[in-house]
Amino acid sequence: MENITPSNFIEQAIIEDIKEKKLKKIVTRFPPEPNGYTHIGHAKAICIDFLTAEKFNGYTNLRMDDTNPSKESEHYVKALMEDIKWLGFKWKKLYYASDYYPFIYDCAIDLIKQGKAFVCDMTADEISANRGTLTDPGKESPYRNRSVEENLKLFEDMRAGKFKDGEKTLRAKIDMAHPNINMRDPVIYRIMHISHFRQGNKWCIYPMYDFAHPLSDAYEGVTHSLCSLEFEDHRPLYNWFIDNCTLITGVKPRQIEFARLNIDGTVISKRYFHELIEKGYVDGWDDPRLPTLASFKRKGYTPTSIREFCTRIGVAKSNSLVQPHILEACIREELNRDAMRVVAVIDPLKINITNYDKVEDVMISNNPTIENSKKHPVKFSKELYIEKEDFMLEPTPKFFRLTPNGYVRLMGAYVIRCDEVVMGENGEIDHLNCSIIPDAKEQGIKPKGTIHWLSRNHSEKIVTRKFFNLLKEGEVYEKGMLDRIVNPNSMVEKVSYIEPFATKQKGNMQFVRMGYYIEDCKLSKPGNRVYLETVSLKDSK
RNA sequence: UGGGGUAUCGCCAAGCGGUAAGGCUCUGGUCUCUGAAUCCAGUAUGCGUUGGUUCGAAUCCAACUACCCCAGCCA
Repeated sequence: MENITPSNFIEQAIIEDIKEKKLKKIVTRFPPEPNGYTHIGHAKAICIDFLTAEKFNGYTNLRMDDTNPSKESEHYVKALMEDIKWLGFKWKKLYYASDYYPFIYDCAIDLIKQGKAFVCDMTADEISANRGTLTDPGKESPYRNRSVEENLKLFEDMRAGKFKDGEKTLRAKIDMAHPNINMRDPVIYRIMHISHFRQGNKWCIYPMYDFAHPLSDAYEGVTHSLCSLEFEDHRPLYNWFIDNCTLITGVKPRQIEFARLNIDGTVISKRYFHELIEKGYVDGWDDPRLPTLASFKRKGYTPTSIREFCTRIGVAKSNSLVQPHILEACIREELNRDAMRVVAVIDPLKINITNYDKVEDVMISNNPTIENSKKHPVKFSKELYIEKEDFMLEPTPKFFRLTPNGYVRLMGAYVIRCDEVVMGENGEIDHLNCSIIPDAKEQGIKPKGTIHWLSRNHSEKIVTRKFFNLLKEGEVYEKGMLDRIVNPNSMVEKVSYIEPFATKQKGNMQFVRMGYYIEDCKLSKPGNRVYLETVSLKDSK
């Protein structure tokens, strides 16, 4: 274990611990509160927790941090577990912080007996008013010097339900003048007459995070408690409990913090997600505009791509804003390598070939990246769809695709020429009449562009939706995605077509490039995935 | 104004006193049945600023500066 090369500061610290404390086993934990779905920020934490333990041949527990019954439910527990499994991680043991309530309660008693905790009668407002400010020290509670016996009795009464919510709290007796506000006699138990989703009405007092977390870590034998940077200020408190609770035996856990994930253009916050969902701005936790794992799953991201992303962004302590194209690069790279190919026309324009009246198979490479990759037959006929954006009535100078009287190569098939643009009644282009140039080579016609196409009578309809990139150029938003989400009309529905050969594969149709996904596809079968390559790579130009 | 952190290419990020890894993006070139992908090449004389120590500093010291977090009976 000593020969492991660290790849980040956490691993470095662990290696030092192994030497100093002579640790035999590394244990980490992933401790979500079951009050929402897993998001990409969790994914980063999950990867750090599991991968770090794995690297040292240790293991990771999953612990539901269910110390606040007012927000939590079994539903989220299930969702969380599913997402972790989906990412491909296996926890050693499943714990609920609420399972430790008796232990945590005993630790509180222990603290009281040592004279290091007291029952306080102040209201939340009073406590807040006496906490002091960032620069000024706080004032000690008038109840701070109650006798051990009185505290014991009062705390017992708290547990017995003799007081109303908020009437009393148990506080750690530390230092009201401490420069770190977390150390100014923090509340460690509060009264809540709320049923807990697992414990029912067994308890009416609940421990605070700051108290429950270090004790849970110690109880489980966690050696390294990895969390995000905003808990740095809590570490002295964490250590205070670890050092002062005499019921703790064995290795003392160490908290190490890392920077949480920020992605440019999106907001990663369960609180916001709840708000957006409640107000109906998004459809639900798997709304494609949300950075939740459920959403990424729906869009066709693979667990490996999410993991790869987490590896690529690294682990450090500096506040960073990761560009979403790193994530996109991960999924694109993977799909480009592994996925089945499909030809799709997302925004169709009809073209008729006037000098052709057959139906024939044209072979299209399954994966052009791989040499000798399988080729699939695609039906070619005189009635085709091409992508609307592959034709320009009045071409710009660098437009290489189809134009009036211009030439273009149809992927895998012929060179054609656009002879006539037929306008519809609404003033828009209805269709194009084109002709095949059978001897293009001989004539020295070398079109600069190649475009994809589908036979109208041999393709099937699918429904796609466009999302993201909905801002008009020049529009500036401070909150990025949050503001984009707020406009429910930003979804644009499109009818598109897909070639059925692809559907002969066991296919769970997924179009993965950020920007499109196939919402509904009657052709889909569970199991595989299909990458609609031809469209995905267009819209960046 | 108190405490805790962070500052290395457009964006992440290695580096731990010996003369700036890598990835994403970008730019050339290559190739091609899409301008994609592939493959090849290129991109910080510089590591927040200013001083100091040293033969030698992104790395050590000092003083500044900027940004982030903290005053829930949330986690």
